[in-house]
Amino acid sequence: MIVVANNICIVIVNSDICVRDCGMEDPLRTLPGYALRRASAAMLSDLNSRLSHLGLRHTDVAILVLIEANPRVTQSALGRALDVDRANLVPLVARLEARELLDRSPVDGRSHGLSLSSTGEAFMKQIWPVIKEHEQALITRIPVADRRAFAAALVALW
Amino acid sequence: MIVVANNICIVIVNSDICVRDCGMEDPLRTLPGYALRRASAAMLSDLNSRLSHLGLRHTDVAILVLIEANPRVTQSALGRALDVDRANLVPLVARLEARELLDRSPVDGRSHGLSLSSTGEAFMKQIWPVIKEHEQALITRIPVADRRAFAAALVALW
DNA sequence: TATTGTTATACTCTATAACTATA
DNA sequence: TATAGTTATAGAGTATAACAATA
Repeated sequence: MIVVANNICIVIVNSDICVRDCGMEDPLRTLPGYALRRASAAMLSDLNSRLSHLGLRHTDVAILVLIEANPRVTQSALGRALDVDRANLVPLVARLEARELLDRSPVDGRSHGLSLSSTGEAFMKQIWPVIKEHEQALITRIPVADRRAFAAALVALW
Repeated sequence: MIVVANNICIVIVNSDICVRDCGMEDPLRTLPGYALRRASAAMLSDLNSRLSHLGLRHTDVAILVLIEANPRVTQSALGRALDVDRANLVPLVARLEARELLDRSPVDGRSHGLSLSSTGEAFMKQIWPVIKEHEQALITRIPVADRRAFAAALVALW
């Protein structure tokens, strides 16, 4: 973004360059950290909208994707991969299990391995297209020349 | 990030290239949208840590920065600039006012203009260095060659 | 002793609806 | 009729502490 005058900025929206009046003096627009937050919030909101008709949210999808790729993964391992405390994972997993998308099978005396049920596996066929559409919409907004660097920068921060 | 083998990725951390085992098969690492979320969460957590000794959080700082740049801004205008519903702004502003960082002055019969109190202005001298350190830490993590494109991409998504 | 799953709790943030007063 | 501030509420996400069972 380029700040042209006090309140006027040039922004890129859907590959179009447009001028936007942010309504006030906005020093936050000069801070990459704040831009990161707003970009993330905007994309999260986009993903949640796209998922709403499936009765899911972005957190559910992250869990399901990881379980799909790692059958019989334990809840603790899941939490570590997602950077979600295992205590906070309990209600999320329980809800997916209540919807019969997950199966639990004992790994040892204290852990259960989580896998997709057949319902869950079938459901992933509806979920993946939504994820792909969301990611595609995200990528499409970014100028082609900037995409590689964008991905590299995100990983560096992650 | 480059996925080398099943669980092994090459990541850039503090300008160093290192190999990391993500502990499991992780398709989420191939999704820029998920990387955006994790990068944002990591940076938000960094900023909150840096602010904790001031008894502030990132939301408080965004509000204070905007008010500093726009004395006598109304709460509604603030909400629009921050993309926070004006209803949700009430407790945030009230808390800052209770700490005597803000002054309210009537604009018309229904709106109050928000400004920094003298205490608030003095406090900004402690806050800005923290913001700058956080932003600097963020920028420093990103390879120099990728920084411009990163900023452009964020604005395109915002 | 350390780890897993769990319960409980508290706080932050977001999303809505509705009400009053004012423009 | 639209806007500003407010109240209330519900849900999502995050952060801790603690406990029982198991490794």
